[in-house]
Amino acid sequence: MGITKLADLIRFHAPDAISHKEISDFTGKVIALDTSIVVNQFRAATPTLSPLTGLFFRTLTFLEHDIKPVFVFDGKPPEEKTAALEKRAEAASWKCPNLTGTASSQTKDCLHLLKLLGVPFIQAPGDAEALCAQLVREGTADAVASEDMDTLPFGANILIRQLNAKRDSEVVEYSLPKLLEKLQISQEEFVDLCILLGCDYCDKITGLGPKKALTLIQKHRTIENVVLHINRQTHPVPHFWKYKEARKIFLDAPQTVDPKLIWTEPDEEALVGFLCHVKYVKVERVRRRMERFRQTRESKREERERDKAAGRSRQTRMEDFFRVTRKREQPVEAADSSSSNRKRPKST
DNA sequence: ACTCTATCGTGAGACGAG
DNA sequence: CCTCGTCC
DNA sequence: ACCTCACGATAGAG
Repeated sequence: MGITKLADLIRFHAPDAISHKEISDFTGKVIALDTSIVVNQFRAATPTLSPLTGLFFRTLTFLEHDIKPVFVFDGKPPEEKTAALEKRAEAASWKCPNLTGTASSQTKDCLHLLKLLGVPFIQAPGDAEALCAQLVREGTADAVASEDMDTLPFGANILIRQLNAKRDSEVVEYSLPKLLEKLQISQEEFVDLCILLGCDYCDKITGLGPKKALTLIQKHRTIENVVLHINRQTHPVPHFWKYKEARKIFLDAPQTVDPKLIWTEPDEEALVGFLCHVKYVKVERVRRRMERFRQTRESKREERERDKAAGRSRQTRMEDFFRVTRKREQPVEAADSSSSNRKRPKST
């Protein structure tokens, strides 16, 4: 389940590593997405709607913004993660978790849909989050879009959350370099911090939460040294603690197979055939959405040509202008404890 | 009395009509 | 703009 | 036929 309380820690101790943007700020960017998280969120949020439809709509919205998505699929989870998965399965009163990494029919449907949308996808050898981060590290992708914080200890410089198709939705960007700078720790020390906070790959020391863990890492730099300086009575170290294995998982990046990422035009007829005839989505919905997609694309293309003709320097100013006018008032509530005034921004 | 942590329950999307 | 019903 | 995650409230430990 990601890194426990890492989002809170950043918000409190390194707010400058967080910036608030909107979806159009990512025009032209290559963004890696953890597909299983996207799909599962759709499934959880809309039991009545197939995740395929959600994936269809959201992906088209990305493409309309000239965002280049690349979807990453989970492979076989690492050995260390099985404990966490089994625990989760038991909580859900459900028999045997999928530890094999074999693609479910759900996954195959997603692969097929993405192919028809002309969007590239990659099968990760292990955790999708790890490969997403690696794509950013090697420059193949500009950022990872995910809801959980795992990609930061995996080394992705930029993590984007709340990237969805909602109008006016606020996108939250986390900068790993800014975070490390502010906390005054290295990537290796940050990984140790995340292990202390609690990750999927090993146990944690009960009684150490975000405040204490951060202080201890800043003072002693490594888990080994931290262990030497805590009270063993009140904070017992887990038996057979696999923290070294967890550390290795975060720091040893999976090697990618130099993926040649190619985006092509969506195949509308094939999409109708698949979504409507195989999956029983209403033809009207698919057609209407594709119509809108084509129109949005066309107007964007015209806009770009106009910009080219008028010179480039003006274009950024125009975008800035629209951004300012369109942007809702977003008072940077850094140290505001009386945050009960939600819809009442005080007149400056 | 205070600060920090652990645990449990809960809610989460995107569209178009009006 | 907004609210609300529907999507499968 | 399954695979989530973060937030808020609350209770308990130090």
